[in-house]
Amino acid sequence: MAGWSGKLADRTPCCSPSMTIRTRFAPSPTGFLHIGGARTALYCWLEARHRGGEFILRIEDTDRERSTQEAVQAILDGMSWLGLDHDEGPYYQTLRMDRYRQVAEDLVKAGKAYYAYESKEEIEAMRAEAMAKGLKPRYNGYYRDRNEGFREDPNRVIRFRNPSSGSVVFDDKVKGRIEWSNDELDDLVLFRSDGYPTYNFAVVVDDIDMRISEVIRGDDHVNNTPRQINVYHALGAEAPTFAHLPMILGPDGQKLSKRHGAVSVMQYRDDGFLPHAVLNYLVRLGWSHGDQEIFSREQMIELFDIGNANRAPSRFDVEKLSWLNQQYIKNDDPLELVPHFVWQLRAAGIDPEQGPEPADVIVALRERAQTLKEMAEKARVWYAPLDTYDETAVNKHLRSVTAIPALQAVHAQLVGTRDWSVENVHAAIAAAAAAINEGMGKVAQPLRVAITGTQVSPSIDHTVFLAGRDEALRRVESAIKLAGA
RNA sequence: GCUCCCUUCGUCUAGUGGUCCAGGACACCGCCCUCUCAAGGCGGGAACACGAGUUCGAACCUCGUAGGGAGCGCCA
Repeated sequence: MAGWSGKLADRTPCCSPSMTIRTRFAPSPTGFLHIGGARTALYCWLEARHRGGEFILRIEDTDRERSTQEAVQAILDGMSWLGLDHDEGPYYQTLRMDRYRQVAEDLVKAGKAYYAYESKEEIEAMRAEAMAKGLKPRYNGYYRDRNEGFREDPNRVIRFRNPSSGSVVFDDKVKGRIEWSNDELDDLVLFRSDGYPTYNFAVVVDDIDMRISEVIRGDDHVNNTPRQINVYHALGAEAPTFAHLPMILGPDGQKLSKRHGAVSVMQYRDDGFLPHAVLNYLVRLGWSHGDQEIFSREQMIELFDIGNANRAPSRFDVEKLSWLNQQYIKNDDPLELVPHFVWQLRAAGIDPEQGPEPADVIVALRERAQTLKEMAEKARVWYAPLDTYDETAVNKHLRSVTAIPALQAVHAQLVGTRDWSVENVHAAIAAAAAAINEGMGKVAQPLRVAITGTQVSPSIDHTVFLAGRDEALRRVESAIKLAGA
């Protein structure tokens, strides 16, 4: 066994089979669901689903200053867009105030916590003094052994009586074994003077009450973990297992922020990304399964193992997300993409009723767009009248000597094409090329300009097909006039 | 200042002492295919932070150094 890392050692099954795995995602509603939070939620969800457990959603809204109802809704929306369904909750901490008070007071009665009466200014002075001496800024324990009992006082808080010796050890599922000496820890406030519990206290009470067996969260919490474990023990509870995920950084290696553009998951929907592409990207950011890049939801659930998660922070790369998104656009059943695509068309101010079947457009464009937003933009040409022509395109392809005969030949063939299908349109164009003794290129480019006004579009048969027979004929006629002008 | 965490191609990562002069993917470059643009195929450049040590042998183990991050709140 010697030489085993903690990371490896804790892969051994720890729990009796009867124990259900319960994970939770516990955001504080101070903003939208961002990319980092979404990955944490995904990993919690995956761990629960993979191990046949339950996934609980809890809203940590004890910060009355910063919590908002809109943020709660934004988080719920983000979760549901990603399809991360929860089995219980959402629970709200603000609805559990009596419970926290009760537990804190019980702790005082049991001698495991105590009342303290320093003002915030005094605490600050204390910290400054310690800093000046080159020590850690911390509470000096003035009331720790004074047994002052309850009294009305605006400064009254309840502090935890942290063990003064020994150390706390835990096997983090991603970081490995972490050991913390108790004398690094001071007596944290459990209950504030304003009657609200502190975060470190509320999480522990909640996680015990909600029977959370596995805490998965950002690694900005590793420092809190030892003191939380002490609170678990004081409460006579066994600590759950912990898994601390490294943060997701911006492309520049800096903390993700508004500066980096899209940080809300809903922004990715607006930008034309598919929820499962985002999920796929996120699951691979900090975790992998050999060389596999594409994971369906089912595969993620089947293969995910929190113990394989990386320890180091990673950077967010839109390029790779875009590539993944296109993989899904390309390979998904077009019919499944239709609702997402139609949503994008409407967002772009395009009426899906005024043009071809969305599924047909998807088939034509799916290899040419990395996002559905891009696809909607490219599709506009079939849903709105053609009124502008790219000048370069006209000069290059409509003013050539073969342009007019080519377009006339195509027109003749198209007139004769009653059964409008991609295949028949293709045959018509090929026949037109043959009729004037030219290659496809000499016909396709002028025709492309005629239909789209530009020199870039999907393959020419799809391009013409999507315009519809009547509109295609009209556009060819206009182009012939334009070419002769 | 103190404590804890982290470090393989530009990026995401594989790698658990020999199978690694380090593999895959994104991005980039080149060629092929071709009605444009894509998509696809083939190929290319590109990394073990540094230094010691352990060992017959180290990307992998140990120790240091450097760099980055987090925390040290009556915020979460």
